Amino acid sequence: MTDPQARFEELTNRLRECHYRMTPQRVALLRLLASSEGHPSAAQLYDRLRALFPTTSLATVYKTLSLLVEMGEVLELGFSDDDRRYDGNKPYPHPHLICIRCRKIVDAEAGVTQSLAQEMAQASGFQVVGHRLDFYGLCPDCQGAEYEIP
Amino acid sequence: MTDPQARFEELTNRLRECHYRMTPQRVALLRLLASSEGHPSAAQLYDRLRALFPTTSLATVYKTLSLLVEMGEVLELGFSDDDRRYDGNKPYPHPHLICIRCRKIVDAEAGVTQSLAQEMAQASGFQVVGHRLDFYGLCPDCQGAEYEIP
DNA sequence: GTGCTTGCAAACAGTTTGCAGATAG
DNA sequence: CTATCTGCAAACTGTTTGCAAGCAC
Repeated sequence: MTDPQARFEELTNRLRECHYRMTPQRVALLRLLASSEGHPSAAQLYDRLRALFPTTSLATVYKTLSLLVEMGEVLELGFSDDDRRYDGNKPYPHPHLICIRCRKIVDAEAGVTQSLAQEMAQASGFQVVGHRLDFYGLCPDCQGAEYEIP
Repeated sequence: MTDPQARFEELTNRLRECHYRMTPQRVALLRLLASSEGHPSAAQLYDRLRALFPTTSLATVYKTLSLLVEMGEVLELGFSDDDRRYDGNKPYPHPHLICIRCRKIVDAEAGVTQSLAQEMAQASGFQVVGHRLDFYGLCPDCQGAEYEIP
């Protein structure tokens, strides 16, 4: 992961460049996004935000998140079960390993996908602009336990 | 794609094996799933179903679909924007090419992913049981038109 | 006959929206 | 000072659930 402070400043600058206003709520959310290790949901961000900064609403979190997603500074990961997670550190497509038991999401290393995308594009005639690669399974911590989706 | 008739019988047999009842609504849905070229949504299936078979409810469509998904006979593809599509022909993970303009979804050919999954598993300690690989872009038909998400 | 299945409508969850008041620039 | 942003609550959308009646077996 990049340095949280550096990433925070990067995000701040990007917003300023686009002439968006820096409200305290936004500053707090940017700081959170820049320092979030995992892939938090909107509700999780909201909860953490209220701890530091009590007068914030969930609507504002959503509004700011969709702003950042649209700007390409946050990656949104939607799942089948109404679960959306956000990644403010690596806003470009990259593969994930997702634990089907504890819902942990970790980044995986793989540079293969770029060339794969190119290959796909040629074979299909699509002009590929993005991709998504997720692996589902049991993380090391959950392999001992009985298999059961919580 | 497999022969629709053959796939229909396969689905029917699988349900019977598990001692599920064959109602006319289910037969109609199975027939649709077996012959659907694209990756229809629940609502699309419901609409087509009513055309052939007027007394069907959306709830029944959902109930039967989740049954089939759980049995591993239908693949569910969830997207960020509350869009879920179903594939009754190839219920195992396989890559897709998704047009961001017209929402068309086509299957892509790639056997690479199995070995990639294995590689990921080794590197991360995850026990990988499934995956999802999607490429986003403009399909050949939509490349001429101005880029605009409808 | 038994109990799985259906269809309806109401419930549900996460997200989005409209609007009046607050505030960054 | 002005336009953007916030916070609230209501609206919305797709999906799920509870239940009485219906029907497959």
